[in-house]
Amino acid sequence: MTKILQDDRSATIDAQFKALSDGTRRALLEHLVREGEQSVHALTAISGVSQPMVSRHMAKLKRAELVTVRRAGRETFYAARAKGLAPVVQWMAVYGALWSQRFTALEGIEA
Amino acid sequence: MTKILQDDRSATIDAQFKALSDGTRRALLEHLVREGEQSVHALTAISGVSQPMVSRHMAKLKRAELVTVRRAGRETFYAARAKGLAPVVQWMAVYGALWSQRFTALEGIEA
DNA sequence: AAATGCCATAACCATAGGGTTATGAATGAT
DNA sequence: ATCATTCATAACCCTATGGTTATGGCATTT
Repeated sequence: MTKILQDDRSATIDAQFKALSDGTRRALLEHLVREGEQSVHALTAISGVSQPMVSRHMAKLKRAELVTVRRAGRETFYAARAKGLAPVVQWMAVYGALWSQRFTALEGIEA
Repeated sequence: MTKILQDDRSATIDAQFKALSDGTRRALLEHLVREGEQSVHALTAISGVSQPMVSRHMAKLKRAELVTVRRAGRETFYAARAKGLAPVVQWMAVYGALWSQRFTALEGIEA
């Protein structure tokens, strides 16, 4: 075994948090969520970065299982993946719960 | 103005996602959430990295407003900050909502 | 067949980032 | 006063990463 504290689930969580930690990548993902499936060409147009950079960002989002790919002729369409955020949401649920549980008594005190 | 798409809120979101994107940092934060306030010394003991590294990780978590600090003598105590995850949770709520809204019809199809 | 358009990969640069050891400033103990 | 403990910062190394331009492979158009 490699690292005890890094099973498959936390590996995915790690990949997802890392994928979401870049503003450009989040913007691309947000655009997919709002507008639906988009080609690399279209994403490049709204991203503010070069086409190769978009391709690399999308590759990273794909490795994090946050998007799906569909190739059609010379175009490549990316789409937000259903249930993609599940691992991160679950992490938030677990620690958010403990968190609020621990701080329930303080609710309202801190801004 | 600097960047249009990066207001104060998204700056915090950026810092939080970045802060959460490292496994060691998440482990430290998880420990604080589960066990409550801890000194740097105690955190170093369970972190698997050197004390200076712990200090730097905690500094980053603090900048992301995910922890609070309390100095007592020669010890420094860190604690998970109440409502710390709020910005990220809100982001998840917004995009998670659009997400599930978009995919409601597909529920159950994709694994 | 030739030209054009779309995309991924390679090569490269600069900076950020995780890790270390060394050091110094305070505080607490002897 | 001296010694020991706790922590933050500095200096350094190496890798990861965001960005670029250049290139080549396919698909579509002409």
